Amino acid sequence: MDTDYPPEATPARRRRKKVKESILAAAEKVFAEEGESGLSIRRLAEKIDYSPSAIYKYFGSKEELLDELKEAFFARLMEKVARISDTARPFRERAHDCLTGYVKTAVERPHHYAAAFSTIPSPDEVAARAPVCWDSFIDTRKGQAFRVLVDIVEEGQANGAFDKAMCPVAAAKSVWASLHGLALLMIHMPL
Amino acid sequence: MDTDYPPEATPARRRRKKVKESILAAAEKVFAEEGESGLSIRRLAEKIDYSPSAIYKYFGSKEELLDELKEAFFARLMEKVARISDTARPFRERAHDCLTGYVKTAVERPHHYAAAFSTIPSPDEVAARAPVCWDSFIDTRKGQAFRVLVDIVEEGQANGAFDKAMCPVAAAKSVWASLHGLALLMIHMPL
DNA sequence: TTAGAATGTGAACAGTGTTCACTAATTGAA
DNA sequence: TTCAATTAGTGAACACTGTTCACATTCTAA
Repeated sequence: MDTDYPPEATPARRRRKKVKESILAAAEKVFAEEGESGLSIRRLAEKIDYSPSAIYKYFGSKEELLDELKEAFFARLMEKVARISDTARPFRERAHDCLTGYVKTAVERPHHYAAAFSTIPSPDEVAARAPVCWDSFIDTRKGQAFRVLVDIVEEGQANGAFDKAMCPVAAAKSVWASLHGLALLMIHMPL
Repeated sequence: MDTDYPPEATPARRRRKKVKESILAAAEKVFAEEGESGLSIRRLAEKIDYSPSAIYKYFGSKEELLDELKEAFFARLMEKVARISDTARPFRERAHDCLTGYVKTAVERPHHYAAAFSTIPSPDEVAARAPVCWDSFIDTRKGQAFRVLVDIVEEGQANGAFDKAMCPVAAAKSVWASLHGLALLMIHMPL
């Protein structure tokens, strides 16, 4: 009812897009400052001078809004890493900057970063995912983000920088685990 | 008003303790199944056949209750690791089991584990912690849990299993970062 | 110009955490 | 045992929350 419009850009569509973005921008700001607990529909509505019910013409629910917020952060995070990775510099330098950039972004927006990984898959989902496994995962936003890492590992193997014997996916998992752990370490501990 | 009683064990005290534990047990159950969002004071009250306001004779607020829940999980997690570490077996075996045990517990109770690291320190806290630094951190529950890891590293160094040149605290941080990353990796990704 | 759809609104519903005056029970001391 | 003081427990209320729905308005396409 509100997501599957034809992608043409009539004035009305542009207006609609603008309002939707203003909602997300307001949410983004509150979220960065106070986290999920400080974000209420009514407060959002007040900030953008609309009535609370108006927001439901743009988002099906608060959860949907939050999902879009997390998605956007995830996309930015990965776009940033991918951009660094596309630079024309020595591989080791680029790889180093990617990892550094990832952690830096995480630390700068701890609420977003933590929230992006806070939605725990329900037991049902876990049970259902065993057969589906990797192929369907790679189509997720999370999966595509992970793909960036696998690409870096594969390039490193082609370059001779990494051992060619190891599985790129497994290696990427190790890298990401360390990276993610490090990011949260920096958020939670002194120094 | 409700935490600093003398530790004697009169009948009333025992009864009080029992009720408090029943509240925590109910919370524990709901939390494990549905996470923080499914846990409401009223639902808890219904589950243990008390009025909602009764719960406030035992906990100052919902947040305080949740904190105790997370603390308890943290304590169990670390007690488990410490117990494994106290076994009279070869160092490498014990170290391996500690890490495995940690990750296993995290995966078994994903909601608890994620929640234990979901309270992001506010910018004020981050700013205030620079001077206080390590000495005060080690007094926290988190800090003491971390201490277990440092102990293992130090033992490994004494044993000659680890390089003596590296700083035990820094090494423990690396280990924990990987461990934590791995745990969340297993929660969020297939395989 | 006009029918139809898209936007925006205020009131209302059910749910939340929390407080407070109140009663009932339990305790410790005279 | 009796009696005052503390503690445990309650129900009603307050100020919030997300969400819905009938309604008015505005815009768009034919």
